[in-house]
Amino acid sequence: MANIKDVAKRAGVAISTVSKFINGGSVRSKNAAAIKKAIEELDYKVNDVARMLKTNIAMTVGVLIPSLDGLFFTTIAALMEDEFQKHGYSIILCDYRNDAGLEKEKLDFLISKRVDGLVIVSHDSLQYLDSRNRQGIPMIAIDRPFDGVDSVTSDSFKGSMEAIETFIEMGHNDIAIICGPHEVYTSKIRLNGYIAAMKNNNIKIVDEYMQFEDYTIEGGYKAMCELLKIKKRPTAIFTTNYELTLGAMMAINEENIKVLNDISVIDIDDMIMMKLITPSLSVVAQSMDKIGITAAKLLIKRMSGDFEKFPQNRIVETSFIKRNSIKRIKT
Amino acid sequence: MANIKDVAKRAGVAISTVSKFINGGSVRSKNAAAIKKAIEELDYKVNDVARMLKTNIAMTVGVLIPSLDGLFFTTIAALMEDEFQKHGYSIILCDYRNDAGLEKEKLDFLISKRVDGLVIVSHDSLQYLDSRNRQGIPMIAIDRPFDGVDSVTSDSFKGSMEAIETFIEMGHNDIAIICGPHEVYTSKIRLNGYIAAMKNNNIKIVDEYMQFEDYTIEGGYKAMCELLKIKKRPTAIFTTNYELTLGAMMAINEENIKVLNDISVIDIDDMIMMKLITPSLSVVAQSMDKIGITAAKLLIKRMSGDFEKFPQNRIVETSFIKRNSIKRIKT
DNA sequence: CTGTTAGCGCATTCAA
DNA sequence: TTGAATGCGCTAACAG
Repeated sequence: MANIKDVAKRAGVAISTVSKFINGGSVRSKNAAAIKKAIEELDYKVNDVARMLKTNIAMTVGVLIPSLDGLFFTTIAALMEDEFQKHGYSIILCDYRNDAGLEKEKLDFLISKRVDGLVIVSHDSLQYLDSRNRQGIPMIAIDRPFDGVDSVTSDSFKGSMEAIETFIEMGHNDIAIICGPHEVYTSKIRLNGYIAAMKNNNIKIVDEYMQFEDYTIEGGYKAMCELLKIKKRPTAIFTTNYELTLGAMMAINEENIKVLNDISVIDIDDMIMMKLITPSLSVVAQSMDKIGITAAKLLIKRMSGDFEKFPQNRIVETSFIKRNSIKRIKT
Repeated sequence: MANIKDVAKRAGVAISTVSKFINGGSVRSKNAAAIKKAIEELDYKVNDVARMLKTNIAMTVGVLIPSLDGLFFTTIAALMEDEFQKHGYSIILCDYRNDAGLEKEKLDFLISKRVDGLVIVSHDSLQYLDSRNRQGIPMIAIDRPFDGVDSVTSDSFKGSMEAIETFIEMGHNDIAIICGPHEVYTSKIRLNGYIAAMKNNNIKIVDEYMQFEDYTIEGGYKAMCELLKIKKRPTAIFTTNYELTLGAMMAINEENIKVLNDISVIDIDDMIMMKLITPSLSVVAQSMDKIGITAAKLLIKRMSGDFEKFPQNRIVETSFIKRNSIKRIKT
């Protein structure tokens, strides 16, 4: 492959002139034309590796998410990528398959690639990074806040309360929740929202009504199967993630029961399917756009050296969207 | 951050000795100990960028898939990653959101990262790469074969035929197929398998029984809704991808009809959900392991300079797994 | 086995 | 504005 030297020779100028041309400096128009021509003829591409070695800037950010199975994170990753791209940054996307060991490995991989910034949805790698003195790489936590690190999270505690209170207003008392794994932050906070709303309304909390599964379709299916086995079936279900909801819907539909008529449902995360199915699902919508773009912008700021008000913990409001999956019942 | 020079100084040896030590050369044990100590004390990490500039080897392969939404490809990507890792390679995963323009961009990004090899699930970037003279980067096509490029694909033509013939043996004549987009290779080939089986058995092919949608949950849902509207409803459905199947199941379940009793179903791709739901689904299983590992191994071979029998087009057999979603009907 | 040295391709000083 | 020269951190001769 042609290098800058070849271009310089062909254009009859010095290497430094070509370099300046490439990087937008001012060059005599005659030289500019010659360089442009040479670049085209040689199909010259800047060698980013060499440039990176020299400048120590990769124009790349690493994005680390728990798993590629979760639509919420992959969607946010895609949104962030758009935003980064506008500012000239590319992203390297990694997942760690919900495995803490792998998480650290991937983090080291990203660091070894000398990324300029890091976006992380972490179980515990933030502490790991911290212990490694954070390598001076700006980073931002998504979905789960951490001490001493910029973060962008949803107010899903409030969102969950809102969902449960909607059920209660509609006359429901037997309200179940399908949560993610016990140890995950969002799982805990959503459960807390549920508990708070129940307590505020003096409704007894039933252990069997709280199910914990992985944030997967299978998890939602299993959890709902459990709930349907209970003698006193819940009349309302709060499913706290897209995949859990899909699985739960499949389990419901297999029984001779119907959403709305027999059971009311509210889901967290407003994906296309939620509007498409019958009845359309009421949701606590997390603003994936806002989360992604807020995080990207803040990280870009940090990467440019601006550490004003560090660390920031941005909280994005959720919004309740009422559709056709909640039935008023008699009390 | 410390560099190799710092380590050499601290260990009291030459840079080249440190380099040799790092790269597994033989070094006087006393020096080895000193170097090791210095590396630890300085928390020295090799600068991969510099190494890459020098050696022109990134020990990284780029993996480009259509979308992060598709479980089939993300699963294969994960499997390949395991295999690559065993050989010291890391992967950079990119998706192009089913957008041809983005596909080329991402490809250029991967190339600009100077990856050593490329795994591609492509609409048309292979031609693009070809037109750019393939930059000399070894690459392998997954899922969709291409001229002049190594590839690993499933024999889903045969798999589809097998599925349809199973339906026919069970007495079905009104068999529908839910395909992916018209232009996608796998979509075409699976449709061809369907058509071949129908023709072989002298069954008339009904246009309305062939639905084409994106390979998404929404697509499957829509397609199935269409099929259920037909006056003469099909008695059997062949859904040709995991997401299409999920969406179709949701649509079925919303109606007052039941898989097995009212409608028989066979799906392509054997994911966990297929066994979990009731009734469990019969599937044409693509061996994701075999595809991923075969592709990874072949690419590793190419990256090591071995171009024996180039190009190879490996075809992986599918296997039919009969479960409880097919009912024998009277003819 | 060890040390000296020359680049890998580029950006950037500093003179001109 | 331009060009010659330096060095980013590392590997790989080569000579000792």
